[in-house]
Amino acid sequence: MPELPEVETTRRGIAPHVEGQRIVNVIVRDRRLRWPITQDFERHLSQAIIIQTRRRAKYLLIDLDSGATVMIHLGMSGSLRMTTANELPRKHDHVDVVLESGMLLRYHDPRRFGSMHCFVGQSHALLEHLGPEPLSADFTGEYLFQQSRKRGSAVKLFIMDAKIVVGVGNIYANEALFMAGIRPDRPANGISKKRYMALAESIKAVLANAIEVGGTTLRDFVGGDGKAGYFAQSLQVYGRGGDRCKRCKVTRLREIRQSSRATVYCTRCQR
DNA sequence: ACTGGCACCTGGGCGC
DNA sequence: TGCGCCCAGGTGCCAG
Repeated sequence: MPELPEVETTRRGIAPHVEGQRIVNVIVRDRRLRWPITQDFERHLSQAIIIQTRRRAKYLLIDLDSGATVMIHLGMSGSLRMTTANELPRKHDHVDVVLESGMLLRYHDPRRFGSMHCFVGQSHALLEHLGPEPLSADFTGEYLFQQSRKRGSAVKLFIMDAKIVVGVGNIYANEALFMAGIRPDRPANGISKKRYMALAESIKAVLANAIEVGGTTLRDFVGGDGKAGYFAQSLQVYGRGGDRCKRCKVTRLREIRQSSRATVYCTRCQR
């Protein structure tokens, strides 16, 4: 389940291998991603030179010298890694982007919730109306507080709303709320500015830490399995329902469901 | 404008 | 051992 840190780690992993490279071939084995890969995808990529990689929310963006941009989402189960044609494609290896160096970027996605697009120009409809990047200076407790005033929904759902802030998935939403000591089911508009300041800082800290950890555990994108690295990170609450809280060491973590997603929190430490 | 709920998909874990 | 059920979850989209 790639969250923002995994996408950023992936970007950093592939960047040195793809930037400056010419794309000499594109092999699409299965077009049935979340949105079918269109025929112009190969046409746009072929023979173009990769200028740079970027990330917006959980979208990985690859700018080409032709003015086009490749947009990749890893969905729930997607991964990207560098390899060579010597390694035969395995099940669910849907796309190869072959580079002049002989290396290739291989897209793997069993559930096919991910997507690959190519657009020409500045932006794409899917990138519009997105909230600020959580690690940017635009994202502050003040901002969260202002946005929350008319929101009666639970604070966890509020921070997972991409129109409010991008890149906060279920795992890190749970972790950030624990770190900030806020109950996930509290209405967003009933939380003070002071506590939103703590929450914004927690979101930044949790994501930044995961990127750092990912950077150390996922250094090898060549020949590695390309798997996400948050398992290496010690999660405080996610996946620990029924276990004792690591902070108070007394209360057993409570697990509930919010919009059919698992929410785990400590009834003593989170209010 | 805001909210809740659904669909998409496969692998893995579980109970029987 | 094997079968079948259920679940995980990002996010675009729809209905209320």
